Amino acid sequence: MSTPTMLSVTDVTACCAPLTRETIPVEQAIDLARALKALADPTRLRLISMVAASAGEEACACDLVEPTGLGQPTVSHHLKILTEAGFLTRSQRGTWAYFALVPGALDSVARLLVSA
Amino acid sequence: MSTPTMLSVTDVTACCAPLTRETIPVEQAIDLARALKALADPTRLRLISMVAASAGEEACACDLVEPTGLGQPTVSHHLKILTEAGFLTRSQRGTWAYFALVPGALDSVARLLVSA
DNA sequence: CTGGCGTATTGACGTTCATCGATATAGTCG
DNA sequence: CGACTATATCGATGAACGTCAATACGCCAG
Repeated sequence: MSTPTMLSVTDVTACCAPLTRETIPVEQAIDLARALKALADPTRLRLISMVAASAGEEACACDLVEPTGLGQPTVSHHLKILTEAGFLTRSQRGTWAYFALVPGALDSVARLLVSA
Repeated sequence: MSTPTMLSVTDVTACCAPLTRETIPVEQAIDLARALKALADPTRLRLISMVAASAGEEACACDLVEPTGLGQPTVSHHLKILTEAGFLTRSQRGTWAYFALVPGALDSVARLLVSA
């Protein structure tokens, strides 16, 4: 990938006004669109959901492949996208990789969509 | 388009549990992803924002082209996507087309992302 | 050190998407 | 009716995306 940058949700949510208050500037629109694009895939939504539903909001990658019905490289790819977008964290424990929800990341995006 | 179906946000938000409570079923993931995909574009986010910031939460298409810096067909295309996704309504008044926010549409999506 | 397993990366392929230019449709005014 | 304007549709093009098979990497057991 050309930009291994941590774009992360926190950039979007750091300062900014909700979508429906005033016309948002182009740059903020790009950031928010990037976060939403990371979420806008059925497999990735299910991965987030599965991680969230796991004990301690943490799940081993090995347990996430089979339920999706997709190949292991594909799941690894989706997990990478979600991690780089700031929705998941990755922690390696021995051979296994554990993914956990970033607290408040989803809420931050949701807050930008809501009017109040 | 092959599917002129009204998929609309209401389908997603009708019944369903938030993303982080339990593993969401595949079908619901597809619907939510479709709604998010409609939002996951900088131009479309700005269009929504511009409509929301307008008087009466309604804006003429003629006023939405220039601020985006894009061509008129492109803007028309984005407005169609947002309308078919259930975020905007279109009302023709004479030669002009006015677009308005669907009340609660954005909130419905936001509510699915949030944990509480 | 060697073999095996879990995970990530690479390269390729087909699909979807955003954008444009050209054109078609529809409504208004003279 | 005929010219003009606003909007939508069509066709094409280049980029981005999701998926897979093959492969590389990293860790552990023996």
